[in-house]
Amino acid sequence: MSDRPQRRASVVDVARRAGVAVGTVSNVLNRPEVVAPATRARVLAAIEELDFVRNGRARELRAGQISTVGALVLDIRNPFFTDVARGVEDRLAEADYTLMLASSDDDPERERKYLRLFEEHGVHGLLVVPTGPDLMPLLASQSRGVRVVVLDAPSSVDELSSVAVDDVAGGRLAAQHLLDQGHRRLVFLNGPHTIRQCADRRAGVDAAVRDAGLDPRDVVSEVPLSTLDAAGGDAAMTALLAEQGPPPAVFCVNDLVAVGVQRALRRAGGTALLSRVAIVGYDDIDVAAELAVPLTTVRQPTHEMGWTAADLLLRDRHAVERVIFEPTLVVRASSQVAGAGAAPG
Amino acid sequence: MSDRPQRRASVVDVARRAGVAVGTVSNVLNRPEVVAPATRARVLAAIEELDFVRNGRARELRAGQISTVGALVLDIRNPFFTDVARGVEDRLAEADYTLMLASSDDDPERERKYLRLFEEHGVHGLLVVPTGPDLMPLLASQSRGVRVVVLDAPSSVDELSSVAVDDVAGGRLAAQHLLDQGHRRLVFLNGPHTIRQCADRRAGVDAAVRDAGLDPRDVVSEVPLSTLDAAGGDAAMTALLAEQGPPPAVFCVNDLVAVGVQRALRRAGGTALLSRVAIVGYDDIDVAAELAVPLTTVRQPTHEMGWTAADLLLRDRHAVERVIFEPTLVVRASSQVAGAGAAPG
DNA sequence: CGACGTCCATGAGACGATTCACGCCGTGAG
DNA sequence: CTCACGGCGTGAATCGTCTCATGGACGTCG
Repeated sequence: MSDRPQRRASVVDVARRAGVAVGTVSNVLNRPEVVAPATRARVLAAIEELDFVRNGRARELRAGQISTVGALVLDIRNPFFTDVARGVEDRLAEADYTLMLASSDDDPERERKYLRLFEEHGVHGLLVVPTGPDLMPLLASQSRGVRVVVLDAPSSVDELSSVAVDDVAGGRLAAQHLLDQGHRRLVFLNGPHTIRQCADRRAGVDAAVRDAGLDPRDVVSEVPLSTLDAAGGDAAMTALLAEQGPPPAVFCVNDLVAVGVQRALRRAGGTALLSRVAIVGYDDIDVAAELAVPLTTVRQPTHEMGWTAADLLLRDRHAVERVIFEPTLVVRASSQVAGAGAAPG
Repeated sequence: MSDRPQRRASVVDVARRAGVAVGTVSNVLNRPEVVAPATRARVLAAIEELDFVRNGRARELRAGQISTVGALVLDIRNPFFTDVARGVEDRLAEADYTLMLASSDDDPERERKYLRLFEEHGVHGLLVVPTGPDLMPLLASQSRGVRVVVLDAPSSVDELSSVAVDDVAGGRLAAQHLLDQGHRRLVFLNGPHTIRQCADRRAGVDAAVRDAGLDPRDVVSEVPLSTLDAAGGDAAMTALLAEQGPPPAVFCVNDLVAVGVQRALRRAGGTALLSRVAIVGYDDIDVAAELAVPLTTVRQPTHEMGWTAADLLLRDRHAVERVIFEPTLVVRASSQVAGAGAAPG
């Protein structure tokens, strides 16, 4: 049965069946009001009978534009990105656009591949969380007429719009909070500085340390992560424990990493150890408050970021805009440790 | 600058620039070996100079097929679905296909809209987690030549392939476990039975109860959820607490709901209350083990499901196949409650 | 020297929907 | 009665790419 799917019906088939010209079929589809009711009914009946579905590619080829937006995020499994994607989708739905989502996995190679693919598909616009600092490919896409908005990183190029959170401020918030708790040594589990967010958060950390009259070189010890997820956090903390024992305070570049850190700590020393290490995460993912030790973290307005980025993309005049949101600190139990050094009043 | 993006260069432009015919440009792009090196170089130079990017729509229009697969899930923010999506993406990447991901939000209206959109875009295939039992639209799509695989629900129609987990077995595992702990009353926080997974898990619960020689009507009390996420679980449990106090044992239709339940319990009665209610979730999302009370849950092979579904889609002969994976129970602290009734040895 | 083969470039036609200049028909005004 | 016009339908041209039948140029062999 239906094993050999016959060719899909086209407007020509419909026109023949309804006994009209192809142009008329097209009119029924796109401007029904210019077609006489009787004719229209006949065409609609033919469409029904032939199970006709418009060929979007041909339509778009002719129209030259396409109502799809491509979004490229670093990791589709990170709730931060899906929350942002949800904001994007909500804005796009209002304008009857669709979202094509893909994940670059932090891999510049995959990033390039997807960008080319999206552009060949003729997307209306691109929302990209770049894997690295090189935005030239994005600029090139934009010069070819694709709208581009850099997501989650303030664009370093004047010609590109971007929506981001002030990551320097975020890093500063986190570090300041740990310093306020009396800590004088911080471990920062961070990703590669080629990722702007990572570099910026580090800069914020250093700024907070300097604000406190201290030298970052004495206070901050940055540990690179293999991957920016729970597995990466787990591995990094496990290595750290083996080499130098539990650190008093840890700042994780995102909540997933913090989850991994908690996992490693618990495995190594149970709840006792877990409650002796001050932890601050980043993103405030949905379950942050529900963890064994509820996570202190830096919240970003994810949904709003996605919404705004999509909104920029859909604007008629595509003036370059750079939107920066402010992060906020959400204090929970994970950063409140009994035995912290000289805790100030 | 580049404010008025001039028309993108086409093969015609490239051909003119390189002083060759359009067919030759096409050959350079698709079968470079049949073009003489000198000519090839000339064409490539022209491509470079004109910043030419192939128009994928025209290419696909001509080819009649498209190397994109559409996936429609219920909730893009549920880690279960993104894990599955990741499996899909991994399989598709091997074949150089792209994934278009969208989320129906449990809304049949949105589902219809996206299905039509996908089909108009000419996707090669569709991976769908249906919002309801009506699979006719999917059958219709398939009869028009789009490959369809039903995801996370065994297809109720003979002509559709599907990849699913045995949800009856999953429900049975969860209920059996709670019965084994000595519980004789279970609250099941479930979604609407129009969602097959929900109906099946309920059937499994009932089966387990009957296996234990009990009557489901005495044992199981099903509470409908407004939404299948943390907010829904929180709301349902909060209402439950107000109406009849804390239930001894709760089975949640997914882990997100369980997270919400824990949230509600903690808010109402702190850790004390939380540790008095036995909770079993479903999915084994990444953070399940990290929660305040680590969650006992039913694990599904998410990545493998996605991978397999995509694999079915890509097969040449599209015979109808129905793959069923078996769920497994992961026991953690949340289901081990001190004061459970007559706990058997 | 002619026949033949190889290598390579050519360009018309097809894919399917949309657009638009055109023409037909009937009606109402002059 | 004629002309103009509005309402409707027509169908050729178009978008950008790929395919494939065609044939030119050149070299080799008999």
